Formats: sequence, structure tokens, C-alpha cells
Amino acid sequence: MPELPEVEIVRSGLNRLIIGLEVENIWSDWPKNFPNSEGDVNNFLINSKINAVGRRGKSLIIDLNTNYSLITHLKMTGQLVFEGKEHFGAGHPSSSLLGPLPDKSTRVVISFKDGAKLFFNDQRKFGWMKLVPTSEVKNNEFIKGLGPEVLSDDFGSQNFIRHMRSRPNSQIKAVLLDQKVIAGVGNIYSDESLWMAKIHPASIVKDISEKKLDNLFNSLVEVMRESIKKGGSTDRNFVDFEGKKGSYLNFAKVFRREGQACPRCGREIKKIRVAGRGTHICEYCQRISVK
DNA sequence: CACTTGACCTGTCCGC
DNA sequence: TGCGGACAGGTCAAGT
Repeated sequence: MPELPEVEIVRSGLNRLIIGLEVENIWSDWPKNFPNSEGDVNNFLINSKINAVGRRGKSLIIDLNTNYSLITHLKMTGQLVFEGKEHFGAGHPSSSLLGPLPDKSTRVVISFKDGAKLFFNDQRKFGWMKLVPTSEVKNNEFIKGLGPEVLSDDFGSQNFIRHMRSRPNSQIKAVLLDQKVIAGVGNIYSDESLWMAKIHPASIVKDISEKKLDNLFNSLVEVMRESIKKGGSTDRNFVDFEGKKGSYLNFAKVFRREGQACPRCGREIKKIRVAGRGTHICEYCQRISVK
């Protein structure tokens, strides 16, 4: 599921809802999802208070007042859903995919002293939570390898182009998806932004003009900002911090629209494979770049 | 170095 | 209705 916009939606929602809550208890059924849940958790998570909820690329970082932080990655099917006191017995909104929680995909439950709960659901069990000292978050083996934040104010087209150019012989889609180059882009927003910028995903970076890469940066920022406004993309599993689906895919131009008409030229959208991923393009609008 | 494949898991969909 | 295969928003390891 979650790419940068979806994770950002969860982050901002949790940041409103769980700051200051005090952890009473924690439950986990699947050690791979929470590998150190047997060790430091009792000392550093139980009785701690939530200080802040941050994000780095597609990772969420929940800071505690014990100088520990909980790094969470939702991978393909992870969900982080909060149920406050007011939710009890009320179920989820009609725009939800969820029934009562916990359900059979629930891997971790964090209970707070006021009765609220935070559920980490993950059908495919690829996601994880890890408790690390806050001072070591930046040096975490996963976090430290990430490239810059695409949507940060001090990033920008020139930096974007420079980072893309660092992989001159690769296909542009593979570079967009490489979290070490820039952080946060996944399959949906790479397809959408490449369509908008009229670039074929298999184009080799060194063959793509400055102008097109500039367009790509602006397209990427636009599609991700728009998605955040629309509640993110729910392909199958994504729900936000209160269980609601996102509506962005109703507005997507090519993603999962093979067989439909390209909104720009009317020709049929095709599905191909690029960088090992299902890839949606208009072959007419998006030609392979040739230098 | 860059690309491909397979692995990690479960669920769903499609064709026979 | 059942069964097998392909595929799914992400990342990592290993092979060519």
C-alpha cells in the first residue's frame, strides 16, 4: 500500500490523536512484525508517553518520552489504525474497509491508559515495528540509507535532477523507485508522474532532457500533494488512522486503468512490466527518450 | 554497475 | 465449485 502520501496521512492523523497518550500494554502475535517486542518493550514502551509522530520516506517514527522511538514500516498491506474511547462500540465509518478490530490481520495492539488502542494490521506480514533509542533513529540501518524527502521545502527541481542523474544508465522508473536516490515514491506515483510528464518509464536517464526531468519533478510533487488532499490511494488495503479509504485512485490517470482511454489522447492505456513492476502507460504519449 | 529473479506472506482474481 | 497460477502499494539478497 503505502507510499509517501499514504504514510503522511497516517502521520498527520496520529500526530493529532495520540500525542501525550500513555502506553499501558502491548500485544503482538507475530515476532517478525515486531522483532524486539520481547526485549526492551517492557522498559521503554510500557508507561511511556507519545511525544511526536514523524515520517521519513515511507517510514513512520513515533517518539516516546523515554528517549526511545518506534520505527514502523507498513510495506505493502500494513495499516495503523487508532481507536479512541469515542469509537468503542461505534465501529468504523462506512468509508472503511474494516470490521471490528482486532481482526485476523492484527499483528500488534498498543493499549493506552485512557482506553484508546492503536492497531497495527498487516495481512501479508511484511511490515515491521522496531524500538530503537531516539538518538539512533538517524543511524538505523534502514533510515540512514534513504535519499532526500521529495516534498521538503529545501528540495526542488535542481536537486531532483541531480539525484536522478546520479544513475545515468538506469531506467527512470527504477531510479524513481530507488529509496536510496529519493525517498517516498512507489509504484502508483511513479506511473502517474511519468504519464503526466510524458516520459516512458523505461527511458534511460541520460537520454532524458533537463526539461523533461524538470516536468517530472513538478508532476511528482503535484500528484503526491493531490493524493494527500484526497486521502491517499486505496488499491486494496490502505486505510488511514481512523480506518477510512482514500479516493485518489478515482482520479488517477493510468494506474490500474489498462484497457481504458488515455485522458490526454484517447488511445488505450497499456500495462507493461518495467523495473520488475506492473507499469501503466500510454504508448502514444510516453515515447522512449532518445538522445 | 545495472538488471533480473526469488523470497518474504496472504488473499483475490482469472482461466480452465 | 475447485484448483492452479499470476499478481498485489515494498524491500532485500543473490545471481548474471
